[in-house]
Amino acid sequence: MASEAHDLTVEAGAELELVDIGEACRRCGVSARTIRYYEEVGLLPGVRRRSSGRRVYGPDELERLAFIGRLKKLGLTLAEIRELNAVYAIAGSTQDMLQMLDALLGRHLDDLDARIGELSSLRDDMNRYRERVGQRVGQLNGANTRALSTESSEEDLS
Amino acid sequence: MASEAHDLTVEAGAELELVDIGEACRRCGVSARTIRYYEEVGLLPGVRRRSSGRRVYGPDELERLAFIGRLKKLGLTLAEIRELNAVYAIAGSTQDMLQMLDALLGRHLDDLDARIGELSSLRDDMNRYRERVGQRVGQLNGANTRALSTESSEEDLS
DNA sequence: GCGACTCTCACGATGCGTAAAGGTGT
DNA sequence: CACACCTTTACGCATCGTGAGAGTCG
Repeated sequence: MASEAHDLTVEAGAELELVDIGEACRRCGVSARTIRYYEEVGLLPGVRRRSSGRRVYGPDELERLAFIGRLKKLGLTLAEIRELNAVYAIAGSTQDMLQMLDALLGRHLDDLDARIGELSSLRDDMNRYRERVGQRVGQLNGANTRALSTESSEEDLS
Repeated sequence: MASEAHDLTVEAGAELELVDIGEACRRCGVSARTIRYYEEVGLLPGVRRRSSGRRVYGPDELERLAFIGRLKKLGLTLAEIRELNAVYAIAGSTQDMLQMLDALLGRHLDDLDARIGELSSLRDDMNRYRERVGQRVGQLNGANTRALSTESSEEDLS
């Protein structure tokens, strides 16, 4: 249970913890399909296999998966994460990547602020709209039911 | 320029302003492809045509398009918008429908509150993460390049 | 050899973009 | 006739979900 390294097609030189895709899922909080997808699109390169063809993940891959997963949870697209990986790989310089990550996060913060503001105003709009609807329900008169959509179309809800 | 209603295959009874898909785009801020897509998936039903087959949009459709466009910009999925639209479209019933709309808006208000909360906490996560990144950039030391992903993966940000 | 796990296709959903090839309006 | 605008058809992108059918591990 603690050593499956004996079956490895590619020996890494150090028999550190090696898990299969199922364990990787549980540890990194991403689905197996997602993990395979990340590999497929080049976000998780160099995944080793057992002789049977099954994928094997070591600390490096697990760590990278967790990193990707976190950035994704924070709203970064895979394209952006890929960019970071590229800088990370090419420049080899951590500083460049950190500055890039910093800039990326900054942009996302601005986006979030704007979004929160817009959602709040939408909520206010909805509240006002609902108040009018409530009045209408109170009044109750079958006539001119379309007034709802008509009136809402004026300018108020938008 | 003010009356193209003469060519309408379906006369609505009132020759209100009727525009083609291009004008609809400009007025509602959505692409023609998007407008057709909305019709295709049932978000914008009952679009009339000219004898040539070209789509014609009146005030009602334009209004709905703008409404949909706005909600979409705010991050609502088309499925969510469809829910609202269903009620918005019925507009032929009475008290029941108004109460339904009321309930629907209530649910969406809750959704929005939750969404705002999530976005806010997400922003906080980003801020904290960025602060640590900033410190790292300040320190700067070529050694142990992998420190970023390693350390950040510990437990702190997630 | 049972059951859990994994593999590789491969199609589906979402929300459109973007040509391609051709009719319409003026 | 030109030229902008409209039509349908249909494939492409991102991000996986969800089986199908078959092999593998314990």
